[in-house]
Amino acid sequence: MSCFMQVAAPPSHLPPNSSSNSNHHNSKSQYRKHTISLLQKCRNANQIAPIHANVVKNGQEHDYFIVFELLRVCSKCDAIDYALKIFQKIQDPNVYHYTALIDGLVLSGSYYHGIRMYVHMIGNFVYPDNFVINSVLKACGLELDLRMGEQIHAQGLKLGLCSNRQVKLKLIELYGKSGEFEDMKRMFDEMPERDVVAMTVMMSSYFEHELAERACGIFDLVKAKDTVCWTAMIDGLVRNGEMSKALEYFRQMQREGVRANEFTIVCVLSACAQLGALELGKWVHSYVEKYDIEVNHFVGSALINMYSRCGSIEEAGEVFEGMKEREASTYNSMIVGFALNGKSTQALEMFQRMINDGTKPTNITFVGVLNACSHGGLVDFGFEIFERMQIDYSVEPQIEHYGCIVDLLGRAGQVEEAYKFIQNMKLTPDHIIWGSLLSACKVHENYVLGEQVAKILLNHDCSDTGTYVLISNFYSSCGKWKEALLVRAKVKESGIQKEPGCSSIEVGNEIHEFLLGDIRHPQKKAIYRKLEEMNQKLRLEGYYPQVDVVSQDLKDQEKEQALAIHSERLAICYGLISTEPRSTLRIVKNLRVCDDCHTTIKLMSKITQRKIIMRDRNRFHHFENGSCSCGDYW
DNA sequence: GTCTGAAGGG
Repeated sequence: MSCFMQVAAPPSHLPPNSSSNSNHHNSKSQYRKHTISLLQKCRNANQIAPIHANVVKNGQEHDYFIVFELLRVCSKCDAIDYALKIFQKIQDPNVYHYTALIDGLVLSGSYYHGIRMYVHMIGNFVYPDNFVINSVLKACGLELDLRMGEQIHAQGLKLGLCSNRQVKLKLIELYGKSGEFEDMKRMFDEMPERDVVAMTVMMSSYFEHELAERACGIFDLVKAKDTVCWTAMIDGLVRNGEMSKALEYFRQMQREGVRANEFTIVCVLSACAQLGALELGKWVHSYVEKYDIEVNHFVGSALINMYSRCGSIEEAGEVFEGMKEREASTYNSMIVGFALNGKSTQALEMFQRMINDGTKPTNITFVGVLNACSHGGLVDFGFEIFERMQIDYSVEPQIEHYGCIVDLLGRAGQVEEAYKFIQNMKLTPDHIIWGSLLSACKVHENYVLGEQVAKILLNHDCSDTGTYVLISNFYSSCGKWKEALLVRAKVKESGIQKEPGCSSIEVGNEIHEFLLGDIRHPQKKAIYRKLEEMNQKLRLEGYYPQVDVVSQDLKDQEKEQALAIHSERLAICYGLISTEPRSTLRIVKNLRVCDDCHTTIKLMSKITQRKIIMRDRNRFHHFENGSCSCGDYW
């Protein structure tokens, strides 16, 4: 990298001042002015080519100012290929051209190429300025290329290009993203004033490194918190799994009179979606309408996602239909939403609509479509999609797609075929794939293959507690209590914490959370009374607990008790006593629902004449009048 | 003739 330290003196890259004729000069400068103003108005890539053609026709394709504007507008419209073509024709690109190109590369996510372009520029003895340093540091930060960033920092210092505020901000971002917090703070302290922007960058860096407390510390120090600062805070909390806290901050933001924008809304909706907070989500939706927040594809997808993850797929559909512009992500949200809610036919119809509308499907599209096939028992069609995905749409199957196929076969009872499929996969199967097969073995009672898979999983260095629970439950279901206990012991020994089962229900804009046998709720007495009443009614319906799902070594009566206080039942009982009769109950559970609870909730929906919509870790269960939308396979 | 921090989905 020695070339970095030896930058040639600034060459003159000024456009040739060839014309001595002032009339000619004037018309040329007017043409330039006119063209640049046209280019600046471009909103999308197809508007560029005609202007470019006109420039060529007028023999001005070597005008440095026009070419610079062309590059900028290409970058802005994410037409990076076009920008590269133009760039290649520039005889002696100057620092402006390099900057515009690097910006475009960064915008299109090609950070590495942005950095290479800078190196190329230095190699061609083009003298850097603080603009290009700014752009390339952005690329280094996003690429997490700390070493290159440090070198450019050193070079910038030598050339006196780092005192600029924008450059300082990029250095803060670079060091922050790389986790070099000492350097980050040093850069911040060098800034003349403590501005919001720099502090926002630092907050985000701390959140990215899961240092929520430090981020909060910075946030508290910001005097005039603006929309972006609040949004970064809310976003950081959501990413750190603190949904309720994120929503609390959103309320606080409102109280302090700071208006939310599209970014904020997307973050808040994500929190609502993860919590299953439908009422709050609806309130956010009305906020969007009230304050005329543009339903761009981010906001649209976030709304669709929120409604579908709250089990309200109809409202998701209404948002979709109301959108003016739809991108692949819009269709994806809808397809995934239908699949999640067990609406296979609608998911496939939406896929067809996406194709008819000329939207190119993505890898996520196929995850949704394949899930829908799996749920609908459409084995042959699923395989057809899996083939077409590669041939017609050149989407290479990822591990998730393979997982869908294993699920598809397993659910249809073709367990041996699923095993063969895994053996012939192009990718190395992960614990999710094997787990999916083990689930199928359990449901279809193929204990011989199941044991083989369980052994593979136990040797498969995976620290996922869900997998261990699955293995243990598999052993219990085929009566191998000793093995089941051994697996549990192994988990204990390894010190992996099992995520405690937690169910929540939204009542009156508030989320109520319940753990197993939880007694923290203020209305616990009424809740347990309701639970007892339900248990009696369940017995009258001829219900007997399936004690085998509780694989701890307990006596039967104890097992029965352990089952009866599973968190989802507490949440449902609370819903029963705190909402209108016959209204729908919406429960969100962080883990998968157990067999016994599933059976029980089916009966409860019948006894209480309530629709109970429950989202578990993977999918929705719409319980109604004694049956469930999942068809008893999950 | 250029440079503002935050962004969805499995």
